[in-house]
Amino acid sequence: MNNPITIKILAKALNLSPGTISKALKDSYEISKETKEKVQALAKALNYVPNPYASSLRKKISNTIAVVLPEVADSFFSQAINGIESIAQDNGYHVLIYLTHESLAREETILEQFQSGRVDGILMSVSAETNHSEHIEKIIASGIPVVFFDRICENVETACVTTDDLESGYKAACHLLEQGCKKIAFLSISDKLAIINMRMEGFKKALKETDIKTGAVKICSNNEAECAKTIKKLLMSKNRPDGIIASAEKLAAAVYTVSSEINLGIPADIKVIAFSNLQIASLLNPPLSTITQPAFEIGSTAATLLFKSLEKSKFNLKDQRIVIPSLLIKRASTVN
Amino acid sequence: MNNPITIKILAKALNLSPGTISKALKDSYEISKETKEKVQALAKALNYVPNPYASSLRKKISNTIAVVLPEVADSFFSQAINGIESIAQDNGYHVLIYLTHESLAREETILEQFQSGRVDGILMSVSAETNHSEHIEKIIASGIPVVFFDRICENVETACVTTDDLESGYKAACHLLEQGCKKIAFLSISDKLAIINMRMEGFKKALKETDIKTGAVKICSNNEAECAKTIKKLLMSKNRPDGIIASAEKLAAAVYTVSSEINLGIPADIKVIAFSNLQIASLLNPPLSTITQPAFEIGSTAATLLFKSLEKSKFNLKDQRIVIPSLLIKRASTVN
DNA sequence: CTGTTAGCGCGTTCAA
DNA sequence: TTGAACGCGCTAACAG
Repeated sequence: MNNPITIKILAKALNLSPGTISKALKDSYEISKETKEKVQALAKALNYVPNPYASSLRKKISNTIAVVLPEVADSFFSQAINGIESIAQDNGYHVLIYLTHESLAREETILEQFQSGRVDGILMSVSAETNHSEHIEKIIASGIPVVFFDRICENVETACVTTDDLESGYKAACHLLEQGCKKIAFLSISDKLAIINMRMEGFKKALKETDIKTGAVKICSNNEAECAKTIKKLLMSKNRPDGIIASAEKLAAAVYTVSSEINLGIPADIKVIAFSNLQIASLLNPPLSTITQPAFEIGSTAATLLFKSLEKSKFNLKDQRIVIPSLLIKRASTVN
Repeated sequence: MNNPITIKILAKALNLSPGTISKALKDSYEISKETKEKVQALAKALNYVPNPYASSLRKKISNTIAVVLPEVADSFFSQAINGIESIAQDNGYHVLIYLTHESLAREETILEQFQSGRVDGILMSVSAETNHSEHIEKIIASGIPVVFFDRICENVETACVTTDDLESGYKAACHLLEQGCKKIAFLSISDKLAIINMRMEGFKKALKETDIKTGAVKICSNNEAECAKTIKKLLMSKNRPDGIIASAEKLAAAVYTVSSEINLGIPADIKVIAFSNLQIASLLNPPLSTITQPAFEIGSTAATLLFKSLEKSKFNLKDQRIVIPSLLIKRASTVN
């Protein structure tokens, strides 16, 4: 509403040309120390802030990145955003956030917009529905770098920052086997997400290494009600498992909730381990062992990669596949 | 990198002038139906996306809002972001996110940047350090509307969306009093945050209405270690309370953690209630009663207000003080 | 060292 | 109904 200060105004005030002002503000070598100081002093006094969009238009650089993810109602993504935003602020970049709500259609619509040069780069975690990658490849082809974090899209050749999902699935299963579990159920929110499938592979691998062949994979939908239904059926079946791997945070909560609905808590003879960043997992009853991802680090690492490729065009994202190990945190009932 | 499609390119391809293309794309009445269709068809075919920055520069409107908040590592803010982003996407706006990490200095730096027209409006929740409001008033004076949500700044005259904090502090205290508590401690993360102080007022009010005069306010810092120390001292004192109100989610977690460190859990004779949106509070041991804020609704309501003021300049934000009631969720030990 | 000029892509005049 | 021209604010190339 109020007209902001522009270079032109500064120029008129100092009897200089706009070009000179622009250079002076950028500390260009071709401007005398005197004028530089004069200009910078006035700019500061008048609280001059350059119009970012004018400069973007001219330089074809926006100093802005997009973060595209399913939802933030999850402690993993919350922490990841913290990491991303920190690095972005350090590098002078701005962060646009877009949520797909696990919808492929939204994801496509959002990416299409980026054809216009709104952002210089994209950090993304794909939706559970994402089963093809044309939209992603298209945006990369148009020259905008993409770095995946956590939920990657396997058939796209670009940088990824993940945890060792196969390995952690394996570790989770071993943890239960060590506790004497004979029938382990692996709960999944989607059979399309690479990250979940890797965890499942690890789980299967662990089973294969023992004589125990009674592992089962249960696909719960992403819908809360259906999810509860599947879990309920599982817990109430005669052949119920004695070990459960919840491959996502939501599922862990669901297991606890359903259990307390049907029998006032998780039966002592069922061990549960979850892929979760819940910091209060140790306070649950019984305490929940978790495979925890260093979310902040994943976010900041992904952002760092992206900025490297933005600074140096020779930096090749295709070669980057960073795996950050997840943590197995064993928590056992102290009472029991 | 690849040159994107521009109006000029479309113009050349169709033997029309850029001006005509621009109008045709906007469905202007002064363009014939025929050309409009031709233009729009080609635009779609070539996947034309207008350059947002050029249009911003010209129209002095960015279709972008900023969300400024302390951190997202908290379920309240996570859910609030979901609400904000939903409404923004519906209205065709983009969302920039900035974290202050509870630092006033960062908050000021961030707001200063907005002088430039980067955003059309701001949604914010102030940092715990924020004890003056010049930076906020300045940005409002420059014509950029601000809507506070959750953590407001009292002495700034603009729209606020909050929960009924005084009332909920009162409710929380009553809940404990009903359970027979005689000595209630109110834990606070800051004595500067209006929202926390309101909750405290409610707490004091409830105490005044009874004969019980043994309420105490403990200021924990925002630092995790110090916080734990204060709580530990509190729990181990001879005169320890029999009721605790945790005025923020972090504090609730801290109480549980500290308790389990010093005596394997919260003593049965201490009742705890927390201001928290933790969805797994019911799974804690003992279950945690909570005052829960409808975070998604708060976020979406704040965003809606902001967009209203952006669409209609006559809409006056100053008159808007929306209070969305929080929910007291009583959770009692079923076993005990 | 400083000024001039041109143009980034778009939208809005005003003419034709 | 269409086209030509200007300018949003900034930067870069080139002159002076």
